[in-house]
Amino acid sequence: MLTTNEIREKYLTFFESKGCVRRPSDVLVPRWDPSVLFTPAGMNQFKDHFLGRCKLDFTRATTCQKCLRTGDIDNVGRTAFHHTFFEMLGNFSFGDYFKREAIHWAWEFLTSPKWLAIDPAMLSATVYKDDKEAADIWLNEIKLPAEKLQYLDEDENFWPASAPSEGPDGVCGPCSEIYHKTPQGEVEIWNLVFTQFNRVGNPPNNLRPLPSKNIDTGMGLERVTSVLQGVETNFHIDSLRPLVDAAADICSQKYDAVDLTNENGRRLRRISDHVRACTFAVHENVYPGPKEEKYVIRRLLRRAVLDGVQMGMKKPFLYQLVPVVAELMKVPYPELTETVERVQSVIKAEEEHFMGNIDGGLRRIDSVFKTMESENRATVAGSEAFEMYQTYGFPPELFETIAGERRFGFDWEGFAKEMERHGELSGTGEKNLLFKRDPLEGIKKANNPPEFLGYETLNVADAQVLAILDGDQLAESASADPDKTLRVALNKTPFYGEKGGQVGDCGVITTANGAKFVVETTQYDGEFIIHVGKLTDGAIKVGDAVNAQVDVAKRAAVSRAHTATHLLHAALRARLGGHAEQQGSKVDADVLRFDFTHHEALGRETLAQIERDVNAMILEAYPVTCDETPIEDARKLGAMMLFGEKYPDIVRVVKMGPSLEFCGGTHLRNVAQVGFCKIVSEESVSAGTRRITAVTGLEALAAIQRADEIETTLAAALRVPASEIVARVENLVSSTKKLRKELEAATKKEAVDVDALIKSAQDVKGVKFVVFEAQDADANALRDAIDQIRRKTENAAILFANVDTKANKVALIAACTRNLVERKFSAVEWIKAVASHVQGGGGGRPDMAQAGGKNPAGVKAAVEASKKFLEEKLA
RNA sequence: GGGGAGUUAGCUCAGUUGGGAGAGCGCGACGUUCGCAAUGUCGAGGUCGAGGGUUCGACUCCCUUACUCUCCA
Repeated sequence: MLTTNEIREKYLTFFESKGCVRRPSDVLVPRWDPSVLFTPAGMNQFKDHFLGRCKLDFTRATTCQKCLRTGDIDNVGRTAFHHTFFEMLGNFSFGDYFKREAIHWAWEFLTSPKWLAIDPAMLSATVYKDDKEAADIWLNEIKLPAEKLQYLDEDENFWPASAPSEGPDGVCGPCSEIYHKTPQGEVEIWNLVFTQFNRVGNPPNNLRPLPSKNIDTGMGLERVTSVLQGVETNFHIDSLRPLVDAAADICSQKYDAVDLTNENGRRLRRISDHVRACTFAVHENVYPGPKEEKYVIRRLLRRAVLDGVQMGMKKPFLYQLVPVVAELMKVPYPELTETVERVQSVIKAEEEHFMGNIDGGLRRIDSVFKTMESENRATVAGSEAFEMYQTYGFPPELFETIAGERRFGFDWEGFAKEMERHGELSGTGEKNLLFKRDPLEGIKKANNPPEFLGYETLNVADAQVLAILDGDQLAESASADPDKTLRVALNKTPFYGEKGGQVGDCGVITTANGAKFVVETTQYDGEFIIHVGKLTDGAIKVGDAVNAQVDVAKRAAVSRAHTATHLLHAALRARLGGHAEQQGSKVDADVLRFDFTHHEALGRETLAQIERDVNAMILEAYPVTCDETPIEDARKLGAMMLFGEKYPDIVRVVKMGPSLEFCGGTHLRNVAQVGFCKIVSEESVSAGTRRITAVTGLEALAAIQRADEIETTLAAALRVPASEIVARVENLVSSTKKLRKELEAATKKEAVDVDALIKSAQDVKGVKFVVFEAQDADANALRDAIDQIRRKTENAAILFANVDTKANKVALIAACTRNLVERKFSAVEWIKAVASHVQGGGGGRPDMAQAGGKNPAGVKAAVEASKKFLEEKLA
């Protein structure tokens, strides 16, 4: 029996023998490609090859590509062949071999005894109904019996599906699929795509032949393996079954490999799939988070955890499967084993986080059940479940289970409705960015990408204007307008476009006849360098000869920050360990921000140490060298590579002292030119990622001077030498605190003579009426006094008035003893009746109420009115 | 990019037409106990995220903002 590893290797070897270059799998998360979050298919890394957008070093290739797709996520575990994470075998032709070879070779690989040796009787194929060429090859050259060839419509056998009639415009073509017979039915194992057309508009006659035709084929490795190994689902092949069994073991389940509809079996398969996807993603430094690809990983992870929870798991468990994944995948991806520990800790943290959400949700759910009981309702409303889900992330599946335990129903239909509404409400933001037309498309096809000369020089005297963009429109020419932002492309330029975290250059572009374009920043559009800015003088037109001059001072400041970033990176890795890998960075003029992988705060001592390390390296005055090197050599030298970046075959290696990195940025000639590097802050950006902000050059000096200034001012204000500031402040804080307390106690004591007040009480219908008028007293002290009176006497109604002489306001407090409340006397009514005399309103509780007013002169009237109120009310 | 929610004691959280800032755990002291666990009493600890506004009065209502969580793309 062939193993997964053997099949993968055979495939690649076979196509190598056909002249295809074996390329490594691209990363799972291609950060270089903004149009996708994850690599969806083998052809993704060859996009530029297919579109003729890059130089072709080879015209035939073969790969085994790790892929992630979430479109069929609901089917994972339920069906035999669906995955989110899987490997795709592929062979590709860029204007080289076409249909004939593609079909012949596919057939040869499948049926030849030397390769897969599949019995031809087990195979069948499909072609697009109008693809006579492919059908002819199958029938007359391969000699496939006619009854084994099916002709399918464009919705099945065209790529993209239904492209001829529905679009989109662009390259497309028919495809041909190969099926294998299994006990469960025919299974598609290989899809051959023949991209031979360019679609322009709607039918008819909208498919124009491409001058250069391509081949893009894909064969799911897990699927073909399961067919060859004769197992009933992909999850039972040699490279996956041990993972399913390990999952069963950890979840204390017995895996049922026979009944594929068993719910826990489905859960175990789902867990296996998702943990594979998450392991690879986290390995590439994509952590679970709230946005984009990070969110997809979070969802996969939580779904798997939920499956575990529903099988009774109470603690994180998924992370324990990471070593199993690494072990099973170590032949094609040996690098996985190096990061097992980090991947585990990230996954475990997310598991704990999610379990925390569930715990929080369980508490809230109880109140939902209480509401239902009080309303005599037996079904959880869709809106209730949805609220729990979208606000607190509580999974509806779990809600249903718990409701079931209490014999409550669950309204899935209502839930789906709410979900749909939410989707409409929130999904109407910007969309279809991917299909946006590129105004530069024509320019890009007609010209080579601009030459970047900025490493060697900051001035290019003989550049030429390639294109002018006003908004989304191409312009032939432009005249001065200080308010309008234009974008200009040149055939060559010294301007560095924003890339790898480093901000774009500023500067000016001028012409001989006096035009002046002020460049505010520079960006990349594909491989094109775009100067963004404003035309302040004169006019420019396409074709003009121009002089491009970079802002020297800013470039130097940015380079200082960038070189310092490399030193910081090296220092972090030396101090904290190899895991402290760059996650992202921003390099601006003398300011740098560096995000890196680390699980805890750095602490003042460590931070100071790292700061010392960086500056020690600056003092060493290491020269900085930048070399163009073949990527393989660079890797051997141990240069740091970052995930998700697409490195060309020739890379730029920047070396300074102990630091060696791939980097396209601009640097100093010697690290000593950084001058001085000062760390300004250290913080967390998200779980597992820390951010250090630092400044260099004169900015670093300014930071120190600012701190110095504060210290000097402080010392002067406190009248102590700088060295004693801390002790002095601590002393001050504790003594003011003490004084404040003493003062509070003293004012309370003095504010009111409670006993005297009780004695002076008037008698109104048998109730003691206590009145007190105060000035600028503390409200808390007055309330305390009232409490004392109520404790010391019974049958009393109390009214305090407090005049705030500064603000010219009055505060009234009315209170009564409990027996009066029992007699239905209300302090609220009382105070409301009285407050009008001081031009205010009030309220409170029956035994105590407050009111405020703006008229201190009315206090006397208020007191009289309150006595009157008592007389009437107590009558 | 958009929707929902949150931010109150060291931690987990309560706080209902706007009217004296609370509970549990933890912490400290003193008891019961030979000691521990346990338990009792007392106590410390809060700019109620920040900034505006409405009001006599805002943790509570309105606006702005920061951060966190969460869902959808």
